[in-house]
Amino acid sequence: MTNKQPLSTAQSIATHLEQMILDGSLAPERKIPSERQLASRLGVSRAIVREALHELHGRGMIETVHGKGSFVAGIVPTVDESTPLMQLYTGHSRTLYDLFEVREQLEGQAAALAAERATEQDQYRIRKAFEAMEAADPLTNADLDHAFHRSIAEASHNPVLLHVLSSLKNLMLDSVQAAVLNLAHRQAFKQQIDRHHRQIYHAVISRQARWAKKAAMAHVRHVSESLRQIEEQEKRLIRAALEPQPAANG
Amino acid sequence: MTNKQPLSTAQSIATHLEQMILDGSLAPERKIPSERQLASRLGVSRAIVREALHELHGRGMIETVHGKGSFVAGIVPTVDESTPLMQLYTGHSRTLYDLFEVREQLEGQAAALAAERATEQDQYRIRKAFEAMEAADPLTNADLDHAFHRSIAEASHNPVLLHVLSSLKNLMLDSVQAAVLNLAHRQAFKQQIDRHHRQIYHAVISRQARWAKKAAMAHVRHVSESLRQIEEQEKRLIRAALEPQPAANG
DNA sequence: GACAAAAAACTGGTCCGACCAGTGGTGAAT
DNA sequence: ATTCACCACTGGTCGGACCAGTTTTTTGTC
Repeated sequence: MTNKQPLSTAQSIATHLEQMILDGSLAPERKIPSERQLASRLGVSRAIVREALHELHGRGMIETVHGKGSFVAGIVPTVDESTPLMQLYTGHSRTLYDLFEVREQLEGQAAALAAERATEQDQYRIRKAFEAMEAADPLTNADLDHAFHRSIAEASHNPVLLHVLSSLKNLMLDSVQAAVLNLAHRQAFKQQIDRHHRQIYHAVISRQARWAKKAAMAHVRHVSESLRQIEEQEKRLIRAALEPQPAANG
Repeated sequence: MTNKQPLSTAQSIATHLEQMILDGSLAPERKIPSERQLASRLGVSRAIVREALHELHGRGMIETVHGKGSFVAGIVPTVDESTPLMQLYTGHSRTLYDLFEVREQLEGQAAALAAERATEQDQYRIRKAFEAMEAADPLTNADLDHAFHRSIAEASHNPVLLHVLSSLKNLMLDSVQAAVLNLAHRQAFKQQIDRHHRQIYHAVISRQARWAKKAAMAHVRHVSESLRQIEEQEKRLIRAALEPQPAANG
C-alpha cells in the first residue's frame, strides 16, 4: 500500500530498540547504551543512532538527558524528589506499606504470568539470577534480589506490568535497601526470604502459575510484615538509612 | 527541580514545525521544505533538522520519502498528548491488552480495599458517582465511568494504588473512550457493563471485599475481551476514535 | 587516612563536509 | 516526438571534530 521500501537504517534501529523496550530487554530504568556504544555495536554512525533515538523520543518511549544518557520512559511518572508521592512515604512510612500492598498484587501476577509465558531464554535468565542470588553474600544481596525479581517480571512478557513494577521499585528503592539490609542481618528472616525465593523460582520454572503467584505474594507480604515488625522495634530504621551517614565511627 | 533544561535545538525545531503543521501553515501536501533548506533558513546544521524530522516522524506527523522529501502525514493529525506509553499501543494494540491485564488486577484490589476501608464519606461519593452514571446517556458515559472507578480507587485509601491506576487510565484514555463508546452502541455489552457496575457498587457498599474484587476483575476483563472481540470485527476501531471529528455534517 | 580540588573520562548536543542513492527535469541524439 | 544520458534536486549515511554537561578518578593538601 504505502512503502515497502527497505526501512532506513534509523527506522529499523528505532523499531529494534522499541522491540527491546517492549520485551523488557531494556529495563525501564537507566539503561540505554550510550550513542557511541550503540553506534559501534550496530555498525552505524552516531548520527543514525541519534536519529533513531529522536524517533523513539517522538513516540514518548525514551527520555534523554544531556551528559547522562537516554532512559526508557517510565509509565508511572518517574518520581524524583519533588513528587508528592515521594514525600508522602518519606514522612509517613505508612505509604511504604501501601506500596507493598500494590506490589504484592503485581509481583503475584508477574510470577503467574512468568510461569505461563516464560521462554527457555527467560527461564535461563531466571535461573542465572536465582543462582547468583543464592551464592551471594547477604550484603551484596540487594541488587541481586532486585535482578531476580526483575527477571521474573520480564518473563511475564507484559511490558506494562514490567514498567509499573519498575516504577514502584524505584519509588521504594531506598527503603527497600534498608529493608533487605536489615532483614539480612537476622538469620531467621533471611532464611525465610531464601525459602520464598526458592519457591517462586521452582514454581515459575515448573510452570505452576498458581503456586508462583501465591509464593510471590507471600514473599512480598512477608517482607512487608517483617519490615513493619522491625520498624516497631527500631523506629528509626528507615530514617537512619535515608540520612546521610553521620560518619560516626566511635 | 524538574526538567527546565532549555530544549535542545532539535526539540524546539520539532515543536515549531509541529505547531506550523497544526496551524495549517504547512498543509498536507508536498509541503515541508528540504532538509538543507530548513537548515540554512533556521541557521542550524542539517543533522539537527534531520533529528527534528525524525522526532516528528516518531509522532506520526510526517512521512519521508527518499529522493522526494518530507510530507505532512495524511489526514490524521496526531494526538497531541504524547504520553509515554500512549504511542506504544497505538502501534501495538497488544500492549493495550497488557494494560487491561494489569488493570484487572489493580481494579480488583482497589475494589476489595474499598469494600474494607471505605468511610461513610467514601461511600457517599461512590453512591453519587454510581447514580450519576446510571442516569446518564450512553454517550456522556465515558467520563462518569471514569469517575465511578476513581471514587472506588480513592476509597481504597492507598495513595500508591490510586496513583498507579490513575497513570494507567491516562495511558489508555483514548482507547477506553473508544471502548466505552463502541460498547455502548451494543445494548448487550452495555447492559453487561451496567450489571458489572452494579455488582461492584453493591459489593463495595456492603463491604464484601471478595465479591467486590471478583466483580471488578470480571468487569475489566469483560471490557477487555469485548474490545478484543469488536476489534476483530472492525479493525479500525481505535484509529477511528483517534481521528479528529471528521466535521462531516452532511 | 580524610577530604576537597583538579583532571580525566564518560555522556549527549552541534556542526561541518563529504559521498551515496533515489527522483525528476532538461536537453541532446535519435 | 520519443528516448536516454545527464544533472540538479531530494533524503541517507558517514566520520571526525568540537562544545557542554555529568561522573569518576586522580591528585594535592591538610
